[in-house]
Amino acid sequence: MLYAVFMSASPPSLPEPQGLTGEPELLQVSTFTDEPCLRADAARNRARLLEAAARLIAEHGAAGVTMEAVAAAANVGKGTVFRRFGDRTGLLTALLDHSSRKLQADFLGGPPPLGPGAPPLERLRAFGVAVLYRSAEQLDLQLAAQPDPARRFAHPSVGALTTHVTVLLRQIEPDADCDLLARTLMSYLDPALIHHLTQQCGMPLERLEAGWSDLVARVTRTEPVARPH
Amino acid sequence: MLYAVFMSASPPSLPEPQGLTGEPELLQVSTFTDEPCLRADAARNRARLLEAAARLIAEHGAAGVTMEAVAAAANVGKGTVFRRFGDRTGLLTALLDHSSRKLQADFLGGPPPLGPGAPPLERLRAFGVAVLYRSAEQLDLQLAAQPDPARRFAHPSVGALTTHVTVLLRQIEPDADCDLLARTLMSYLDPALIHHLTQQCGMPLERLEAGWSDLVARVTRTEPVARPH
DNA sequence: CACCCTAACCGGACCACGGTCCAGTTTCTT
DNA sequence: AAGAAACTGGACCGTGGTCCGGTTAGGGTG
Repeated sequence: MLYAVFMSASPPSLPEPQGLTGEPELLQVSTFTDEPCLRADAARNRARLLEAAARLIAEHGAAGVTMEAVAAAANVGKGTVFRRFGDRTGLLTALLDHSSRKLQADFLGGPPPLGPGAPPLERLRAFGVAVLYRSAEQLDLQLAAQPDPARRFAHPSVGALTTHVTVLLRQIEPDADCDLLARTLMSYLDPALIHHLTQQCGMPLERLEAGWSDLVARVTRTEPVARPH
Repeated sequence: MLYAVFMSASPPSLPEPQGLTGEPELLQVSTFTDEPCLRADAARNRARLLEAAARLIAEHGAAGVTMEAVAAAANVGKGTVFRRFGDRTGLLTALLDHSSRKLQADFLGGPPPLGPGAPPLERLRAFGVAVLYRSAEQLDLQLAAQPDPARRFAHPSVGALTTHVTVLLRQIEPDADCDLLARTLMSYLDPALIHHLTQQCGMPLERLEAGWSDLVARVTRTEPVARPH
């Protein structure tokens, strides 16, 4: 269980300096960068908290991650958890940060078809599949980390993905209202929807995958790719 | 727990009397109907509670609708509120019930283009616009009534609308995976998305409306309707 | 290197709200 | 009239989130 020991959502007065991200430049799109220099004790506590949270998730599922429990498990005061992560959503988001960055790096600078080099349409298809599988893996966490409705779309992580889709769309259908279409496509990848379709409706992931392909084709007004079946 | 048998938000054996809605029969599809006979005192309290809740909303917005406050304002115990409506979501949903029923009646049995009689494609377009404007009117309530992510799509009210879209789609594109496409279309109409686009991104409703039209055209692979501008 | 000063950090008491429970009361039925 | 089912209300609990007096790290200074 490897989690990212850095980054998070930041509550008040967040210094947001150059960033310690050793990644190959992620443009400014890297929505997560946090303060690079925490006081030694703070950094230590932060690491402890993330570790404790991860352990709790492993043991009791995302629902078991209670702020008090995490604080206690990390031998830290409750106030500290909130100071560090802002709120529950922030903590959960921090837990997801690692895979989030990975995905972002992949489609911004990784190998085709996800990364640059492939034609936009193919990249779009690959993108959906990648997000789909990523979400499917961490469904409960992903679900629990979802902020209240009002902030759902404002969340920076969502914003980065949406922007990427918008850019790709713009290359395919320059005359369309790509912002709106991008939102629509992103909605299809909403963890809550994935959860509902797979867990509650019992659809296999393959069907969602095919659905994505089909949706992309329709939205971009391109030919459907030949389906194996 | 395998069925979605009960309605608006009923915890255990929830009677939901004719109440104060004197609507004309909504077929059985009316996902909300509850058993119509509550004990006299219960019915009286229910009405009081709804009234109190509505007043609170008018005064302090949806955020001010606290279960305790509603109970107090209705001169009723807190337990009563929960017994009647199950949970906060249930109460808020009940508040929306009236317009919800109206919408449902309109597209199930009203005049074209919303109701039967018009070609499916036109009905679909009209449907989106109707939902769009309805949501825009009651945005905060609509938002506050949104249940936690896990139940969002399971909610009967959403189910009814989705089914309707599915049926229409099936008449237009019989060979497609209409269930999936319907979900996608419905996502576009999610109150949370509407809120974000209009309030946070400052898009005018007209643009969303045009976006719906365009989206429908693309998804159904039909010609875009001529836009006035 | 020892000291000090301040900003940053810590912890846990405290609050509000959603939700549960159950002893007591009211309504309906026969 | 009397019994059973349904309803009531408020005490109670757990959790997310706030607050603030006390503590500590660590850079500047002599």
